[in-house]
Amino acid sequence: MGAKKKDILIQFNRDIILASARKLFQLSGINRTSMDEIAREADCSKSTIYVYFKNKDEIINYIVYEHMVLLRNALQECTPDNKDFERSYYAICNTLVDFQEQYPLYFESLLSEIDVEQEKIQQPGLLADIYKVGEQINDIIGELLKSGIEHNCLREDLELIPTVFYLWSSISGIILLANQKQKYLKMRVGMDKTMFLNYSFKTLLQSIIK
Amino acid sequence: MGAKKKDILIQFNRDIILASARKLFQLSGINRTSMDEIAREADCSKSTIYVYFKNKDEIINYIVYEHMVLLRNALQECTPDNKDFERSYYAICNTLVDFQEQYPLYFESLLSEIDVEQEKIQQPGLLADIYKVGEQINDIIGELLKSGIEHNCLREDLELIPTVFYLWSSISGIILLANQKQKYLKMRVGMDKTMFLNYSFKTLLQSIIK
Amino acid sequence: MGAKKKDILIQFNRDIILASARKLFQLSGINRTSMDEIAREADCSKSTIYVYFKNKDEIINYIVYEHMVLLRNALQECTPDNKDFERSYYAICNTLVDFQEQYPLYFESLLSEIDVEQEKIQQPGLLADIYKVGEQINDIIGELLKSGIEHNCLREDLELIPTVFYLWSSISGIILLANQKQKYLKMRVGMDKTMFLNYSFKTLLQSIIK
Amino acid sequence: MGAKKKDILIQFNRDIILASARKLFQLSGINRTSMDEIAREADCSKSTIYVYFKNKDEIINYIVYEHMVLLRNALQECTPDNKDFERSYYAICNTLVDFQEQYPLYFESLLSEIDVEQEKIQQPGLLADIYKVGEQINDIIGELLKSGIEHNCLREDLELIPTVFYLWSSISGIILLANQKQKYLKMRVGMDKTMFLNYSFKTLLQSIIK
DNA sequence: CATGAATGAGGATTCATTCAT
DNA sequence: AATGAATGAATCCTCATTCAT
Repeated sequence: MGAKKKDILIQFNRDIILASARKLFQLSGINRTSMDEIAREADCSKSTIYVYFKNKDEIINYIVYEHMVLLRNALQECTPDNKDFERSYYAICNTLVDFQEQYPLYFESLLSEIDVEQEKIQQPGLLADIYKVGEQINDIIGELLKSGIEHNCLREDLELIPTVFYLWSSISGIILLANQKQKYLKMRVGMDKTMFLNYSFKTLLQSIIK
Repeated sequence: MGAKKKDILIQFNRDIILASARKLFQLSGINRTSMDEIAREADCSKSTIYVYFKNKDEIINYIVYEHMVLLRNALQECTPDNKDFERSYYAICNTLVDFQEQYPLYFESLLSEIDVEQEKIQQPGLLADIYKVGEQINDIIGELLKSGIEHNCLREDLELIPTVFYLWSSISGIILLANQKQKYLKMRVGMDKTMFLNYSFKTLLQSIIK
Repeated sequence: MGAKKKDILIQFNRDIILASARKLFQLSGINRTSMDEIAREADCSKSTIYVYFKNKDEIINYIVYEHMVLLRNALQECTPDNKDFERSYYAICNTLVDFQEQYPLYFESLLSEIDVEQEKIQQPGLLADIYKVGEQINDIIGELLKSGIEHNCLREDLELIPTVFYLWSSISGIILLANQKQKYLKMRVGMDKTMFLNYSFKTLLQSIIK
Repeated sequence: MGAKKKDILIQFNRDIILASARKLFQLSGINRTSMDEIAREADCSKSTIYVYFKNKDEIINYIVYEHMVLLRNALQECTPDNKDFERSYYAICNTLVDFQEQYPLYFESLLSEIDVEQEKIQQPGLLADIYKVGEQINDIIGELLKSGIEHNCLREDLELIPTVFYLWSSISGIILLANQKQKYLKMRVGMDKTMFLNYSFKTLLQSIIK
């Protein structure tokens, strides 16, 4: 392994480290993953990590960034032409559900993505990039809504940006809970996760369409 | 009699420790509060804490429980007779907003309250108690919906329990985001937190009323 | 050792830790002594040290304090009655020489004792104590000079406090160099350390006496 | 010719590295300057530094050497003809004061310049060079004293070399303390640094002149 | 000559928990 | 019941130095 790595992957070490971190974060959570563990998994010395990354935060931010890009790309494909509003709406919902299932960790980080200080966002860097992708995600939903309004399928008293956040927060909340109460729902009303999600997304849709 | 006195004393000490923990958790967060600090604040030895509580988790759970009771009681007062559906709905929303503002820590714990394993819930204990209060909170919303249906002000295709969770998760998601994006919303659309919340709660309501 | 320690010395652990630190500091210098080494020497866990001391600085400060007290006490005995100025002067010089030989580390710390921030000095604590002992040492020399002036053996244009610092700094400088250039002096002018010191102290005295 | 060109290039690179180290040492202290930082500042790889210097110590020694040369040159100008003893004495004092203010780092290294082992001094190398410059500095003071004796302005019982060290150590001690106790002196006796220095140098002079 | 890559050996501090008394 | 004492296991991070190419 060590030899193989040296010969073939010399320049991909950054990727190896990232892959290790990604794997361990997914496995045991970000905080419970130590730099020692990442080093062990990446089959390199702890100090080597510090050659490639300034500190743990840089690794975390990078991986968060990656996942946001993933999500953004997936969301972009949901609204190919913004023609069929409902179809696009459900596509977005399902994309978020899939994302939550694949990357529960980063789904949560999406929700707790706190209001970063302006200064940090304005300096170029990972944080600024993360912020930008966040904006792009908002824009995707915003564009969809705009076209929905133009096509006259949405209630007329809607305000664009607030509605973006309204939808985003409701959908996220619904997905989060669907996951947590999975067993409970099954037991109590014989509904599986997907059924609950569909029911909720449909109901939520009622609040904005004519 | 001697025994009774003893029990009172025990409860007294427990309360002091809990009060200390509560105060410090609120002040600096649960993780950043050490057992040392709790002991210092409670003016007792660290080991004494372990006489009254099995470990830190038990303290945390207890305080989470307390806050859930607080929230349940506040929610109970929102639906005195379940007559005016809308009034009760907004009362519940505002109660949750207030709760989030007063106890942001426990509001989040409400959301991340994971699907505890069945076994733990069924054995009597803190976890079972927490679960029960959770149920009671669900019931409050459930009762409100039920009466809303009876009074014929809700859409007829609604299913009771899924709707409880649908509302709960959407409202929570909205409150969470309102808090995080406060500055952003102000900057971008000149909307303050309260305005956004009102807008969202009103929109959400549209999804269930006739 | 472990058993013996537990049985007999339970409450003297602080002292054991201090003794270990003292020994290692003397041996390899303060910075080059790690908490690990102190723990090993004290035959206790590293964490145990943190039970008794807030951090490494507290240990350092404490030991510095101890040595300053030692020096102050030794200096106090140099000027029993302040009657014989010259005798007292030489006694002080020699005391400093002895101190430097016994505790070279703390002799240097005496010289580099930087202008601590006022705030830290005014709050009670180790730093304030260290400062106070420093003042007492100054006072000892000050009293000696005052009596020297009263007994009319000193030049009349001397100013008290500046002269205290003038003497202190010159004597310290002389002792420091005497130590460093020991071999050189011997080789170059066949003078041993003591001879050089006596010569210098005598010469220095000429600058203040009539 | 090719060789000569090579030599020039080598020296050029050395100089760049030294300049970077010099700058950073001055800025943040020797210990707090890492090889990484020097490399970054010199715009070369860390390993390149090791091509030109054996290790960090060699860089440090070289820069110390440079500063000693600087000081030696400055001191040489203080005693152009050794005619006016007092004028030269004060010039030397002031040069040292200036040096301390400009290069506090190397002023301290002057004082702690420990008795290097004979062996190291005798092998040609940086350490030997440093030693030699130290000698030259001594000689400057020595020459001044010699001429002072010849001009009959110094006490007759003075011994040359011991007096060189006596003066050097006293003056250094005075400057060091003047710097550390600056605030204290101002507060306690309303004396600023310069006043204290002048007072002390004047007093010290009394110990050697007739 | 120049360097990219890698690292071993620290280093200070934190904290929940145990246990004998 | 109460506690003083002790600690093991982490945790993030630093840095001078080596070596194959």
